[in-house]
Formats: sequence, C-alpha cells, structure tokens
Amino acid sequence: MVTIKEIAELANVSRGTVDRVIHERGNYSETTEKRVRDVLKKVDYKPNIIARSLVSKKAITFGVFLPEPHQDEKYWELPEQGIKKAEKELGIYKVKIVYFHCNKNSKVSFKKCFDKILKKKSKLDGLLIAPAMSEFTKKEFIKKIPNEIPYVFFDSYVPNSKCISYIGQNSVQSGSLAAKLMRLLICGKGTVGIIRMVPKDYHIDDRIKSFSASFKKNKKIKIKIYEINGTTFNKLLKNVFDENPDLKGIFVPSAGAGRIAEYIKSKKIKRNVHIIGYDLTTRNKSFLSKGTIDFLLSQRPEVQGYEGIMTLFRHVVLKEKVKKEQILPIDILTKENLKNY
Amino acid sequence: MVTIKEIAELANVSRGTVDRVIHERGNYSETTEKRVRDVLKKVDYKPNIIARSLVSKKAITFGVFLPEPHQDEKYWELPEQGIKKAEKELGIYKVKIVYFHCNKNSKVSFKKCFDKILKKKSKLDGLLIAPAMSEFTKKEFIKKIPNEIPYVFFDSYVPNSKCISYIGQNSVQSGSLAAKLMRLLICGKGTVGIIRMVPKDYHIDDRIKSFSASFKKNKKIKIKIYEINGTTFNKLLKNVFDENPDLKGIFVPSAGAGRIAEYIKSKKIKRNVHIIGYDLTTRNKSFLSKGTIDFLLSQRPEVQGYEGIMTLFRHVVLKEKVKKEQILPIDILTKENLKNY
DNA sequence: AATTATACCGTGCTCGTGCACAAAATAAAA
DNA sequence: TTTTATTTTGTGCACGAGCACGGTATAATT
Repeated sequence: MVTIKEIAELANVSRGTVDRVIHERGNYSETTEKRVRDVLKKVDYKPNIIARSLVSKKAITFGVFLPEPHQDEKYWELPEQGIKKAEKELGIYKVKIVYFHCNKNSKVSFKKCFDKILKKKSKLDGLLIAPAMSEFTKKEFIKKIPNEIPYVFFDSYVPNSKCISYIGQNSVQSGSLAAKLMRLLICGKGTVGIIRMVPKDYHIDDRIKSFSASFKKNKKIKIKIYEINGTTFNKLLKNVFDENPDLKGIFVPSAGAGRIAEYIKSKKIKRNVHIIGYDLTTRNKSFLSKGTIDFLLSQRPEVQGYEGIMTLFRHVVLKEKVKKEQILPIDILTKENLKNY
Repeated sequence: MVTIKEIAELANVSRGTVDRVIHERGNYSETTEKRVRDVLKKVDYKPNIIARSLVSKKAITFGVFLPEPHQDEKYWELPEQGIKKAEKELGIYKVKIVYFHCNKNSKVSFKKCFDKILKKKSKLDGLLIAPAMSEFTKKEFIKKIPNEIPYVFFDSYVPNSKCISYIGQNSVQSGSLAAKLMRLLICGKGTVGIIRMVPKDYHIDDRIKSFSASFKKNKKIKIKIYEINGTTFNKLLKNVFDENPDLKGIFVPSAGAGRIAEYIKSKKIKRNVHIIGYDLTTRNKSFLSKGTIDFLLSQRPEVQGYEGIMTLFRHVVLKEKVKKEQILPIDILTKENLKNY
C-alpha cells in the first residue's frame, strides 16, 4: 500500500504538500503540483480510509427521503431495514442517517418534507430518494436539490436528473415473467384480469404493457384491464368476477394483491382463480403462505435500500466511481420458498 | 465512544494495563484485573477496529477449502466470485485469502490438500469449507482441524462438527418448489423423470425426496428416478425417452441439467419435455436463455462465498456473535429474469 | 537596503490501539 | 540492610491521513 509519506519522498516534497495537492487546498506552485500529480498517477494512490476516518472527527450524514413506512401496505418498512443495516455497518466510519418521511399522497406533506431537507442541506453529505409520488411533484422538486449534494434514486427514478446512481428493477422483464407464470398457472387458456389499483406510475405501466404484450399472439388467453376509477374496490371486484365466467387469473401489477385475496376469502368465492402480485407486504405474505396468492414478484426492497446507502458511501467517502444504473434481479416468491426471506 | 484511555482513567491504571487485561497478556495483579474488568463491564467497551487495524501490521489470513473451480460445470467459480468480492472489501483490514483447491472426486487429492492446510495452520486465522466430497472422507478430516482454527461451512455441512456457522440452502424447500413449478409446466399430468447424475450427497437426496413426495397423492403424474449406474449418459437418456412415451418433464437435482438440454438439441428430439435444474453454470445459463431449460433453481453460490468470508471476519476480527445457521433464499431463474444476474 | 507582504512548503500534533521497553514496586535471597 | 530477582505498571512510539501553525524564500514596497 502506498502512503502519502512515500509519495512525498518520490516527489521530493513534504507530506503536507502532497496532502494539499490531493485535497486541492491551494498554497502550492504549479511545478510542485505537477510533480506530485505525476507520482500520484504513477502509483495509483488510494487513501487509506481507515486512517482517514480515525483522524477526522466530522461525521458523514446521509438523508433518506421516502414515503412513510406504513404506506403501501407497510411496503416502505422493507427498504428501511436495508438502510438500517447499512447504517450499522458504516457506523465505524461515522456515517449517520436522517430520515425524511412524507405522505406520498399529499403534496403538502411532500413539500414540507422537502423544505426540511433544503434547510438541513449544510449538514447533508448525500441523499437517497425514493421518488414515489406524482410525476409533476417529483420533477419540480428534484431540480431544487443543491448541486453539491449528490443523490441516489431507488425504487424508481426521475428522468434527466443528475443523480449519481439509480438502483431499481426492470419492470419490463418482470411483466413478461409474470406472464410466463400466469400462462403456466392457467394451463394456457382462459381470461386474465389485470387490476390496476394505483395512480399513474411508469413502473406499473411497464409491467402491464409487457404482461399484456406477452399474450398478444395467444388466442386462447384473453386479457382485460380494470382500473379503480370512480368506483369502489368492492364494486370493481364484483364486476370482474361477474363479467368473466371464464376468469382464470388475476394479475396485480402493484403491492395490492393481498386485497384481492382478502376479497375472495371474505366473499367465500370458490372459483379457482390464480393470483400473481408484487412485493412482500405483510398481507401479501400471509395470503401467499395460505396459497390464495400463487406468486409474488419482489424487487428486493431491502437490498435496494442497503445498496442505496452503500452507493452514496462509495461515492462520497471512498470517491469511487459508481455505476449509473444498478438493476437488481427479480425474485419469484411462492409458498415454498417464502421461508427464510 | 469509550476509549482505552478513558477506561484507564476510570480504573486508575495506565493504558498499558487495560490493554493487557483486555488481551489477557498476563503481568497484572488480580486486584487490578478486577478493577479494570469492572470498568470494562460498566461502560460496555467495544474496541475501535479502525484504530486497531491501522496499527496492527499482522494480516488476517483465511483459508478457503473447496473443489477446483472448473468442477461441476464450473460451478465452483461462482462461490469464488463472492469470496473475491469479500476479500476486496476487507482488504483495508489486511484480510488475505489462500485457496486450497482439491479434486472433489479424488481421495488422494483431498488428502493432499488437507495436509497442506494442516501444515499451514500457524498462519491461518480461519477456514471456509465447502465439504463437497464423500461423507466418509469429510468426517474423517474435519475432526483433524486444530481447535484454535474456527471454520465455517458453506454449500453443505458435516453434522456434529464444531463449525461456527453454516451457510447454505434448504434442499427440502427447493425440492417442493421444483415440484410446484413442474406441475404447472406439465399442466398437471404426465410422466416426470428425475435424473440423478452425481454420487451420494444428502442435498441431492433431500431435493429428490421432497420433489417426489409432492406428487405422492397425484395419480395423474408419474415419477421415475434414473441413475447413471453402470451405463453411459447417452444410453441412459435414450432409455429415458424410449421408456416413457408420456414423458413431459425432467427434473435434474444437480447442476447437470445443461447436459440433458445438450442431448435433446444434438439428437434433435422434438418432443415437448420441460426441464427444471439447479445452479447457474455457463452451460445451464445458455440453455435457459434459449428456452430448452424452463427453470433453474439457484442457491446463490456467490452470496454463500461472500457471506462465508464475512462470517469469519465478524467472528475472528470483530469478535461478534455469528448465527449458527444462515439459510439463504432460493432463487427461481427463468429466461425472463436471467439478465442482471 | 531594509521592511513588509505573499506564496509556498515543512513540521508536529491528533485520532485509538497494540506492543516493546523502561520504570517502579514488591518479593526473595544474600 | 543491601542486593538481586521477579512481578507489576507506565510510557513512548508506530500506523496513515488531516489539518493547523510556523517557517522560509521570493516578490513587492518603502
């Protein structure tokens, strides 16, 4: 391992000078800068973060901006688990996390939350953002993030932003995967209902598009898309079951599959309808283990949270180059492999 | 954070004395030991590993004992990737890995390899072992590991050993999961062949048992187990296809599914037979993406390797308590979600 | 030429722990 | 009591990077 001392010797200067050049603290001539930089390049100097974090008393603070944990069927608890894991691991490097929770359905809450971040900016060394709110609101605010604060998106992202990385899923792939499983479940024929329960979101759009596209050439399988729009959940579901005597499967492209399962259980519907949904929420988990839900696709929310913080750490502290996109594999969950998750 | 200096002040001794007590280096009286230990307990002292690893020049060396990477269809390359990742991450803590590769099918190679480890013992701070060889050989040698060397098993384990942790899979679960997928693939009827290509191994046994058990009550599905035993691979396969005109699926409980796919391709067999196998070897990957193999179940070998080293690190360096068993979730791989793995 | 200002550079301390060695305190032998 | 041996305790340096402060050389000003 090359140390500053060795570099200083090679460049015929003192440790202090090397340090100044590395951190661009000024007070050095052009000639010495060149001498030092040449050596630096030659030996591929990597600072020893052990020594650094030992001496520096200043803590690193990362902000996390995401919906309230209980929202979306407690979905947002999951990424927080991963974030907490990362925080614990990075504790020795004096990394601290501050949480900014907002109600994802309220513009006011969103704005309030964002204002808090902006006011705190002097202390934030990075931001991890789950932009799970309306498209407009997102774009509006992301722009206001001060240039000096690096930020990482996870779960979904805002196009044309200057984020250092995005950690997420491939919705197109997961849609066609769901289609494959559904085809198997219904043995290649029957009607499949897609039930859309959340407002505009491009992830959900992609899932639906690619799910539907997979059945385009298949004449034995009929796809019907339903939306909660000016009607209640119960009325919609009644409609779905009444309209389609040949209903064999239901695809829920969001985390709400458990509600459908609940409906089926409570109404004591005996028809054999297969359900594929997303994400390991408490309710989904329960109905998956009972067999009411056949498959859940998961985008590894804990890993997303964990990797999000780790990416910030690598960028801010280690000054490493980080990948612009980190697409995580899709997990297929069933009754059988649910345990140990 | 409490430091040694503060403890020394509280106990009215010098830093050196505290240090000696902590490391049980001797040369202290009983009374001072008690004084120091009392303070230590009171403040719940945790050493700063940052400072520790900065000062200590001695490297930590972990030995890794596993089959040659190319064996089992290059399967063993995968855990090594994870091991290398961990080695890189722990580099700043001066953690080094030494590899001991052995031919898993040769007792002689195994013995040689093991002898090397025993001779090197003075320098090894821990061992990561994939005991992928015959039951007898395993037990025989594991016993000989010196007491002072902690070891972790991954992939499989040796019962009644004093390992500090086992990182692995739940073969029973994965077997019944495979059964579920197979049932879907063949639409609930037909003959399914189980092809066993490797010698005795309790993981494989469990997979087969639980796979078969899932179909016990199902009269429409017939299960037949084949073994390579005194016959060649090609002859066996020919036999499987000839004997079962109703063959709808093949379950390969080991990493060899690719060989079956290869056979089907090369013999230009047009029958629609679904294949479920294990592990993401290069060949398996290729046939999965082509669609010849329908599903691959993976036990996350990279994660196993990675977590194995990390577990040793936590035990040896951080002196943390580690979980005795770390069962990893089962991944279901298909053409659709293969990318990004 | 003497003084002051500025640019540049080197030294020394810090962080917390490990370890060698010196120093002191106690015990044993003379 | 003095000397020697042994046990017990304290001190100082090392690790590598960050940073403050002080010093030197050169340029600018009087």
